[in-house]
Amino acid sequence: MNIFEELGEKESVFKCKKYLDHRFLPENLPHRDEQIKSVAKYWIEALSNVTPPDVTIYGKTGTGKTAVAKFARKQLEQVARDKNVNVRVEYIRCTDYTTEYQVIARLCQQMGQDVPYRGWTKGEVIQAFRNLFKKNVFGKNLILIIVLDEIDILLKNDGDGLLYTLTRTENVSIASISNYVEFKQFIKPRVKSSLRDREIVFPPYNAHQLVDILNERVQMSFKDKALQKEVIPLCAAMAAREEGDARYALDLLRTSGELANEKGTEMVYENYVREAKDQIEHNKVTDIVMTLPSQQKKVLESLLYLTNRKEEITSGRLYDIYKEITKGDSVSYRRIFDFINELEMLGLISTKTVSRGRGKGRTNIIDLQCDTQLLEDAMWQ
DNA sequence: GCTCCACCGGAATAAAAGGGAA
DNA sequence: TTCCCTTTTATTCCGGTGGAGC
Repeated sequence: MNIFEELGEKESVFKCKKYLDHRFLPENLPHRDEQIKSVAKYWIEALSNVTPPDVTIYGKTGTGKTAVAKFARKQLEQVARDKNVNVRVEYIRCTDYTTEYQVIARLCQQMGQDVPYRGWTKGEVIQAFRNLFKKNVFGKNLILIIVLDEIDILLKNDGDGLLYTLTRTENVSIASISNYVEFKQFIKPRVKSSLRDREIVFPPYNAHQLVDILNERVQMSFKDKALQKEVIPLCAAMAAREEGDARYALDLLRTSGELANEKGTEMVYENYVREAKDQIEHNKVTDIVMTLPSQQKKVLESLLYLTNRKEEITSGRLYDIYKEITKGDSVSYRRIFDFINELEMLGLISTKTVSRGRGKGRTNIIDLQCDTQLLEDAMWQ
């Protein structure tokens, strides 16, 4: 028998798993009416052929920022079509396109203008982008709203050149989405002043709200009576502790369901959720470690060595160990400084700079933020 | 040969708080 | 006790190099 058919015949608690994917955009977004209205309030101007103000959306991961932006986009495009108004909303995730050049090139591509990844100067690409408005390719008076998701990544990596360019392009409105409120520190005053900026803050979901969200998804994705009644509240409570992260709540639910399938039970039990939590954590660490460049792995290895010896980890000591481990094939402290920052961004470590006064200077105290056993497993896999 | 850009490191500057002079 | 100095390292600034796409 065909292996796929065989597996396909296995009993499943799921009706359709795709609704548990955080990228799935549902018909309505519970507890985000206010935020949707806020976005719509600004974007509605596009329907009268006025460039809407720029919008900045803040909020922690899993608070529905991307979903709301996409939702508003869908609705706006619908109305624009009906009213025959020339509005386009383009979505760019800045983790995929990390420089000004790449974003603008991508925008051109999404709008049907072919642009090479390299070879052209930045100026040429920007010109090509601006020409899209002139050449009447999209008819007259095109209003373009550009959603820049996770813009903090791009700003940190490439500076504010992109915003400078876009704010100086007519008929373009920017909607930036950021996890961090402080991301504006990367924007220079001359650019800040031309951002006609409106801010919308997304609060974390509380446990009750998460229950509502999960309930809605469960109806679509799980078979009837496939969940023990404690499962949803537990997922919600656990995710609420993780700063109200709806994405995490959905992950917990899906992974719990998968565990039920693996074990061949017809129902998802409460303790599967706890098991799912461990598995998610495990996968996260493994994924991160596997994709880490080799030099960064060496840093992590040094970190692990020092943690196991229960030594206090200062940046200087870490660099010493790192040099020992790499035996000559090492990079400068300057680089390690960047690596430490990146590992912190990934949530694997935490740092705290302390000053020890005269004659002892400053240092960074570094702490491993994940289970050492878990990390070791991931490292030697 | 041109451009972008990831990776790299040297040099300048900033920061914190204990030491010590007043 | 107050306040400035000193020390050491964190952090920033900036420019160089080489691979890759065109």
